[in-house]
Amino acid sequence: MTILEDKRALILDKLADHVLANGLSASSLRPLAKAAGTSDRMLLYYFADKGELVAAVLQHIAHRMVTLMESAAATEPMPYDALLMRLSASLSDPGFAPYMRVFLEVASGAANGDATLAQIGESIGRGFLDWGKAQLKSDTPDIDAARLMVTLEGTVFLRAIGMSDVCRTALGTRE
Amino acid sequence: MTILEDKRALILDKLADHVLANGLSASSLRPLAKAAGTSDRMLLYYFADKGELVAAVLQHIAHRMVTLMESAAATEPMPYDALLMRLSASLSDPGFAPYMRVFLEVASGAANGDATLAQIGESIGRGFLDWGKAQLKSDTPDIDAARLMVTLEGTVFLRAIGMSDVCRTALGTRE
DNA sequence: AGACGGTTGTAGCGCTTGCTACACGAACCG
DNA sequence: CGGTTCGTGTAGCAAGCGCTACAACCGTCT
Repeated sequence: MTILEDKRALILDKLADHVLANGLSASSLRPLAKAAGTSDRMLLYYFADKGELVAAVLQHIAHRMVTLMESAAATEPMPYDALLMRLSASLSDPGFAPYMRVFLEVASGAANGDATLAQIGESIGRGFLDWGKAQLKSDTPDIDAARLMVTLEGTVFLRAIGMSDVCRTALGTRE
Repeated sequence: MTILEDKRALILDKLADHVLANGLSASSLRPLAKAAGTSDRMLLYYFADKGELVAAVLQHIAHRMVTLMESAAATEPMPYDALLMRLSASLSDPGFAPYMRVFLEVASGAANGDATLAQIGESIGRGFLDWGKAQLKSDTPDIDAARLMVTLEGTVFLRAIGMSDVCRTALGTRE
């Protein structure tokens, strides 16, 4: 059984690459299998069904994102405005953008009633929020972290539909 | 030709209902046809192909949303904070929420490279932005409208993944 | 009455989807 | 050495996808 888990972990990395590069909607079993250098038959040998596979891949992606964020953490907390600017720039970084694309897709799926995606999306979101709070130097860290999160996800949304200019206008000032 | 366009307009309403209720991903030709009381064959008689159909339905939905927003417009402009509260409440209104769900799905599709969705998403977004600007009483309407939009879309995103509490914290809403 | 063009149903194409039945070599255990 | 289980390839299933060929209907015009 543990051997099976090892094999899973091995291919999860390649699966995650494929999902990050091509999105969740382009991730049916056969393309995924190809990307992992195996067959759809084997994918369903490692994982009970597609749902479990997708959940595992997203969890893996979330874990990777946390690692990425930790390596991008500032050495010490900074005030809201500075952190907002810093993160807003990071989110459009080519290394980070794929995660936001998938995150957006997860949110969309969750909004359409997929309970698994909703749960995974929330756990990713909470992680993000906590991480932001730890980066913040503030008298009201909870409020500021929440604001940070709302603003950042808003820019992810708007950038997706080609309204980056609006994001720039919005971030130029702060209430 | 015009007769054909009339028929299109007639079924577009039912198609829009279906998309708003079930999402874009659950809108393949046969379910759509059923919802419109016709056949997939006929759908492709009215529209050149599925892309054109989807574009038409989304445009129709956008138009409906504009109407809805206009009927929800305040009698006179109000300051940023008041408008933000008002709109934030509207967006989770059951009459309005489906539009946001579809909007989120459009953004996700756009982020994954669908040019048609990107274009439609942007036109909806710009309409929304302009509408917000007209509702605002502000010395810097462009900036405030942009901030309003970023914040509101951020809450749409977060609410989709079950983080409404964070939205509330960010907006300073009680209860 | 007959021809005709716009409209519609039937049936099916080729493809992708998630998933599975079956067979066969390898490896391990008695 | 024989039997059993594990791992994997081949092949295929039923359902769904967008889309289309074909034939039949219908009202209109001559």
